[in-house]
Amino acid sequence: MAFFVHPARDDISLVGVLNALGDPARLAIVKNLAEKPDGMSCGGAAPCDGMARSTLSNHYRVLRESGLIFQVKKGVENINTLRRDDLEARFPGLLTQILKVAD
Amino acid sequence: MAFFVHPARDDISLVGVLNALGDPARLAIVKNLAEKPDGMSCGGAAPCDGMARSTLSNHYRVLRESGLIFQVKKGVENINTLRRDDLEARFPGLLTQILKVAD
DNA sequence: TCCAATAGTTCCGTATTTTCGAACTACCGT
DNA sequence: ACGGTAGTTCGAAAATACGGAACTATTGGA
Repeated sequence: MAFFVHPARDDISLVGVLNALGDPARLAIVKNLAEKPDGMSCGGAAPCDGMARSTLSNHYRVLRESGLIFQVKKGVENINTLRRDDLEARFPGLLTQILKVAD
Repeated sequence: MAFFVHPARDDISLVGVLNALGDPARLAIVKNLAEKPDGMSCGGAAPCDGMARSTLSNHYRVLRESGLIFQVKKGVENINTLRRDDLEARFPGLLTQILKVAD
């Protein structure tokens, strides 16, 4: 019943990842997702309320295109999941370290 | 004879650092500086030739304002130095990890 | 001292990117 | 089929980045 909204990209670049995380809203989303291995909906992981839905949608697109997350459609929601293993394989220790200092 | 071009900022933010490094030109500059503890001139650490001087100058400003580097004027040049210790104090292990995966 | 060369910065117009409202699509429950 | 919820796409306005031209500052040489 759940299927990928987009294929998960496999050529993750360091600049892409850093650029994606170099925005307060996206870093907040990733921090939220880091605590939920099973993923969260777009609204659920939102960095704040009051942000336009279209803006939020753009942030999720950047996160997806940078390879930080993947999205599966489940019913009416998109479930976003942090690609910890893929990132660990590509850039060992990087995401862990960033999340650690992001407390 | 060498003096600060600007005061080095002391409130380094994580988003600022990630945003600064999330650009190919600036990441290349930082990688160059990482190998020269005594600093390099703007032109010397340039990521490529052919980039406009004004663009390069803007990149150094972003790096300085994010807290990644400081600049001292020495003769006709600006010497740029990576603020490894300050960054290590603020975000332990972060810069090291990024440089490691940036090989 | 005056001049030319070198290294960067600032200014400013253009180009790209980001933001958000409005309209649209998709899915569920009734 | 209808209404409600979740997100995306479109288009215009606001914000930001790029780069050429002009400017400042310093050095070395005539």
